[in-house]
Amino acid sequence: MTDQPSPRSTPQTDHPLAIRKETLHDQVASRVRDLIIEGVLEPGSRIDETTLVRQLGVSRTPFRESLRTLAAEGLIVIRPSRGSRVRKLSPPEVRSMLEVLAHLEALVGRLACERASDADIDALLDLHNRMLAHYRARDRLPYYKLNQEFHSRLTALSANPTLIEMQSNIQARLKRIRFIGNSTPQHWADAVAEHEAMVAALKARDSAGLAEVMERHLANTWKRVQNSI
Amino acid sequence: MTDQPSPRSTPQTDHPLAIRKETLHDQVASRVRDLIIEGVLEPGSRIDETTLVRQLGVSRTPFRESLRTLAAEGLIVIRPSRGSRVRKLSPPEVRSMLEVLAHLEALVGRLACERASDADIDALLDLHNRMLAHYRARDRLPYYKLNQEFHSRLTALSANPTLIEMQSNIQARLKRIRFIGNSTPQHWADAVAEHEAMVAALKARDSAGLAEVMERHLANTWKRVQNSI
DNA sequence: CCACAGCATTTTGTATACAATACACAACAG
DNA sequence: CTGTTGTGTATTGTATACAAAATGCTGTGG
Repeated sequence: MTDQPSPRSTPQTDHPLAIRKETLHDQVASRVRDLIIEGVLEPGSRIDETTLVRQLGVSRTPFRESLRTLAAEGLIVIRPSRGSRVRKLSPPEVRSMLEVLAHLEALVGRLACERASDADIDALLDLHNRMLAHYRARDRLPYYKLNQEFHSRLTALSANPTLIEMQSNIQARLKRIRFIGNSTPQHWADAVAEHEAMVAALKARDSAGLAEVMERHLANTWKRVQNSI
Repeated sequence: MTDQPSPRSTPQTDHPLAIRKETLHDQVASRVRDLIIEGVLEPGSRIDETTLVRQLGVSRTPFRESLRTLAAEGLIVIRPSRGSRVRKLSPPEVRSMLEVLAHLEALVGRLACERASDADIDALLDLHNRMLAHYRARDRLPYYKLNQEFHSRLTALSANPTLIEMQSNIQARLKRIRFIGNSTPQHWADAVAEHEAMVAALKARDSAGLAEVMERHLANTWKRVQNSI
């Protein structure tokens, strides 16, 4: 749950078998990002440079650079000379994000139908079946992990890098909230049923249908989460 | 043309009448952003820290911080230990951005119809009429400036901060390209006609219609620009 | 008891110094 | 003559030192 496909500033390399070098900056950014998502750093709380820097064992320079990155990603807010805070989302802000996200998901659905290969679809179907197995066994964590993958794979099928980037940016901002929800048995069942409809629409290349289901799926996720902000 | 509503990392203040303090970092980020948009720093060209830092008269620390911001915004690319370059967009990338942008504009259209007040609409109508005057007089530059404002005001009517942010982010990335296009008399006439249709749809609160027109307007902009990448 | 001014302390912003890495060119071997 | 390795130089990455600002506290006056 720690590592996720967040937007990185440095694409690093094109060649597949090159050793991956990461600057301290990037490592720190990833680390702090995770701390925010996991809730170790709570929304609205101050980010104390001195202590965080000591805990991470780096100097202030790369740390502060990483703060600028996170600020541009919308995860923290920097007020000049007055420190940084973990961004706290107001209900209207969350609503606005979900509104956009739902709309983007609809586009994902449409494009995926148009562009995915049959092999892609079969692979996703396979993944869905594995999720079903976990659902029947009520294995929450493995289901959750596959769920992440399911959505990121589906998004990838849109074959639109900008769409993927925007989508994952919003996801990252919402991730901490989303993590809370999806709790009751009924909600879980609903989510599974929606996934079912999604793969069916994809299989049938029903682009309008898939777009509609995906938008609805997200809207429902919102409802499931709403009370727990 | 230099100052535009780009995504800023630091909202600075909430209180309306507080003196606006900007850190060196933010100033540098804005400045470099403009240099990129204006084309002084060409796509693909290396960003030489030493000379740029000297020209701007700041030290490397705030300068490098600003680079991380611009990287997160997608305007430059940083390869560890190998310097930064102005991001060069490939035609497929531009295409992917416009695909997303068109879809977002459709959402803008729908939400604007639902949420704009009558006064908002009248104000936009007024703006449109002023644009028409400039068009008839063939005053290119004033038209261009009002055009910017027209679109940003229309976007604002969606009353969705996330949507506004995402939209302006993509706009910023494309701005340099867009600046080139919109050249021939025929194209200009088409654009004006599309604006005409937009205000009409808005006035009639025809949300589906406005969404459709806005999507088409952007698609046409793409066509106008296409040959000049 | 409250309000405010002035100082001390903490925290943030910027500059600079040092270290590590990549790059370019030259010398050498095949 | 070509390819490779080594070395010097330029450039980037990180740490630290210093400056500027904000915050909190204490004491004094109302």
